[in-house]
Amino acid sequence: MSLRHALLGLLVEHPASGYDLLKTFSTSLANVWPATQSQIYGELTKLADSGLVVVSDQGPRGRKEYTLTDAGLAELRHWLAETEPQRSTRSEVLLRVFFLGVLTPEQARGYLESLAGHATATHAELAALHDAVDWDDDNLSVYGRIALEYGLRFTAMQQEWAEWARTQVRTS
Amino acid sequence: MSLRHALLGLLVEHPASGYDLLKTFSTSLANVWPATQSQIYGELTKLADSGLVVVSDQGPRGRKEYTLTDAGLAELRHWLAETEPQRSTRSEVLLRVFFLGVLTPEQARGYLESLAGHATATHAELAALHDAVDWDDDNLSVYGRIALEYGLRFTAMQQEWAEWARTQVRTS
DNA sequence: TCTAGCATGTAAACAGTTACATGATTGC
DNA sequence: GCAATCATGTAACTGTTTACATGCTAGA
Repeated sequence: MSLRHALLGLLVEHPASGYDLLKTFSTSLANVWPATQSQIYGELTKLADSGLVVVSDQGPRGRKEYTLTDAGLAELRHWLAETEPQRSTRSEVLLRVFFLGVLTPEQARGYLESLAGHATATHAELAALHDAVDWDDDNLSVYGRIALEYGLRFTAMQQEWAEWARTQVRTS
Repeated sequence: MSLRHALLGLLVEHPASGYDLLKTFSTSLANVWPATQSQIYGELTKLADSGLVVVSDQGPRGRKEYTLTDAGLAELRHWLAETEPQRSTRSEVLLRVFFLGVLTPEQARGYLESLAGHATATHAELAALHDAVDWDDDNLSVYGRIALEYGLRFTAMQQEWAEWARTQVRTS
């Protein structure tokens, strides 16, 4: 139940509405844990039902602002410190690689080139983001920078791998 | 619908039963696309209903052997060549990094050290696998080796990143 | 006034996990 | 005979996606 904990984690910083959290997901958190509008609103309702967050304010247009409770913070700490992360991930990109043999070598190389291109583009975006943000030494900055560095290293690795892989496919 | 295509992809090589495919998933494919027994049996039934595979043989103990049809191969090729892979993946490991600030620096470093350890161990397993297999130059070998190389590079990157990240967390 | 963006909610479908349930066959 | 493993299936639940549905408010 990671979405639940992602929401609790975001509410540590400051209270926020479903809409606010949706924005955060679609920008910063989308890379590690995509979530849809339906999912976020639904999960917030459940979180409030179980007392991990409370509706602390109501604004115009039916806006509900959620605040983390002590129980919510305790649950977040419990999740982080006392449960094991699920380490395995699904990669459709890599799954396809296994089956490239059913395509022509040209098509297979095309696929790998396209992967390299996407990796390069994403790397550039992350590098721009890295330059744009002014990194303080607060928690958010420290761990945000660590996560971003992961992205930079990951996309660099992907690009190099895809370029190498292309050379491994026999030429027609 | 990647599971569907993963099954079609495996059936390209040779006919297999649900049980055979389950073994393949739990060994080789589990790293890129984990699947449970329930899911595989259910999906094979649907695949047979839609004519992408056929039950080509029945063995002892109710064993059903599935064979890829022309329609199935066409569908696999279509998926590979004419649809875009979903590039984003969920990473609970990385999601947690964003929230390490709610733990003590000691706990945060502990988490990162544990990630480095797991990455090292997985890297070693993959390296052993790489040495154990004798790589031919057929399609399976070429693309299997490419996928394995991805795993090696990925786990190496993760380990280096986690070790670097640990140094970024202020000491108590 | 009208458009863009704020703001929430629900329903249906699909994908994935866990647990239960059953039984046959092979080899010791 | 018995244990291990082969072999399949179903039910309930959880998580995720897509689509529909509604309405308010601030600013040009």
